[in-house]
Amino acid sequence: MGADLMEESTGAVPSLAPPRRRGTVDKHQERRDQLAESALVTLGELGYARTSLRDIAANSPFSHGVVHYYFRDKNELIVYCVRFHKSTCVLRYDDVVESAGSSEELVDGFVAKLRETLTADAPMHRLWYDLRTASMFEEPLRATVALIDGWLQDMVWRVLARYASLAGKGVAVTPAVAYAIVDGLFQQALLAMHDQPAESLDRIDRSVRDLLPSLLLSA
Amino acid sequence: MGADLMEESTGAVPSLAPPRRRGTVDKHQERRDQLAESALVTLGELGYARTSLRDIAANSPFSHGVVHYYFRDKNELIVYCVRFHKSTCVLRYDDVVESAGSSEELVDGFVAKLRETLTADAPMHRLWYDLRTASMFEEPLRATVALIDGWLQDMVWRVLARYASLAGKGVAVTPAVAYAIVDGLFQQALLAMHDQPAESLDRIDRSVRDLLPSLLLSA
DNA sequence: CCGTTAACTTGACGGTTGTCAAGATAAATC
DNA sequence: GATTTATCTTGACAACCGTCAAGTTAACGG
Repeated sequence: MGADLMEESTGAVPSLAPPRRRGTVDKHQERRDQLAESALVTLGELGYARTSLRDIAANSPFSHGVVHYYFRDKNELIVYCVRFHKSTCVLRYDDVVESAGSSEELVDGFVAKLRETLTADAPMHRLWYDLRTASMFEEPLRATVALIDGWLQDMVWRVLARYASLAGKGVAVTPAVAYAIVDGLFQQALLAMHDQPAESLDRIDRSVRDLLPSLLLSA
Repeated sequence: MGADLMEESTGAVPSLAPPRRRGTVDKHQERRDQLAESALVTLGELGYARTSLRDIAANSPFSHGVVHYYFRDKNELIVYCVRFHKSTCVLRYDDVVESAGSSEELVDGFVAKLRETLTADAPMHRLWYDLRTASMFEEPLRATVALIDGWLQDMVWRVLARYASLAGKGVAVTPAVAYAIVDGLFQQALLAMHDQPAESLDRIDRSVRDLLPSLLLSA
C-alpha cells in the first residue's frame, strides 16, 4: 500500500526521481509516504489553500526545502497526500460488508463506522471536500478528484448492493444517485460536527437508518 | 432588496459608514451593492481563496483601495457578496411553487429551474460551495454559512411540502434530510458541469423525478 | 462661487508565499 | 578510508497579498 496507490499511476514519480540503487525497496518512495503522512495532519487542520509548504515542513522532521526534492510542486504533494489517504479510506466499510449476516447487522455496522469516522477522521474528510471544491476552480485537480469520487461511489455501492442482497431485494437507485445521497448526508453531518457533534452523529444515524430501506425496490 | 438582506443584519455596516446626507436613499449602500455585484463575477470565476482584492477591483470601475472604504476587510466583502446573492437566489423556486396546479407540474417546473440555474449560475453555485467548505476551516465564516444553509433548507422544504400537498400525501423525511439529498444531487451535478454538462443535466433531471415520489408517505 | 465633506486613487508597508540554487551533511560504494 | 552519490538545509529571489495613510478629485451645501 502507498506505493501503487490503487494501481493507478499518479504521474508523480517522473524523471526527477534519482536512480534506484539496489534491491532495498525504494527508500525514496518510503520518504514520500512519510512526508505525505506528516503533511496530511497539517492539511487536515488548515485546509488546502491555507496550508503553506513551511507549515507542512514545520510539522515534519524536515525543512521546507525538502518538499521539492520529493515532489515537483505544492499541487503534486497535496494531490499525492489525498490520494494516499483515500486509497485506504475507501476500504473502510468492506469488512462490515463481508462479515454482515443480515441486513440489520449491515446497517448497524455501517452507521457505526460512519459515526466513528466522523468523530476520528473529521479533518481528513474536511480536506477531501476542500480539494473537491477547489477542483471546480483549478482544472489540474479535476482528474484526481474524479478518480477518487469514483472510488467513493463504488464504496457506497458495495454497501448498498450487499444490503439489498441480504434483504432479498433489488436496489432502486443508480450508483451515482446512491452516492450523491449518502455524500449529501455525510457532508451536512461533517459541517455540523464543529458546533453540535453529538446531535450531528445522532441525526445521520437516524437518517441513514430511515433512508436505506427506501433505496430498495419493494418487490 | 440588497440593503436589508433578508432582514438580518450582517453586522457589516458599522461605525465606519459616513453620516448620511439627505433623503437620497443611501448612496453608500448602493455602491456597496454595485461593488458586490462586480466582485461576484470575479469570485465566481476564481473562487474564494484565489481571488485578491486587486482582481476584484480590476473587474470593477474602481481601484483596489476602494474596497476598504466600503468594507472593513476582505472577509466582510466576500460574506456580504455571497449573502447579497443568496438572499434572492433562495426565492428561485417560489413562483413555481405558487403557480403549480398539480404535482407533475411542480416537478416539471422544479427540474426546469434546476437545469436553468446549473447552466446559467454555475459560477455562483461554485462560489457558495467554496465558501461553505472554507467555513470548515475558518470559524468566522460559520455563522453566515449556517444562516444561508438554513435559507436553502427552507427553500427545498417549501418545494417538497407543496409537492406533497398537491399529491395529497405527507412528507416522509425531515427538512434537513430533504435538503441534504437535494444538495448532494445538485453538488454532483455541478461538479460534472465542467466535463459533461449535457449528461449532468439529464442525470439530475431524471434523478429528481425518480427520487421525489419516494420522499412522500405512501399513505 | 467657495468651502467642506464625501468619494476615490495612488503608492507604499510588512508579511507571506512557492520556488530554486548552492552548499552542507550523510550514506553508500569501491 | 576516499569518493561518489543521495539526501537534506539554508538562504535568497521575485511575486503577491491585505491593509492603510496620504493625497487627489468630485460632489454637495450654503
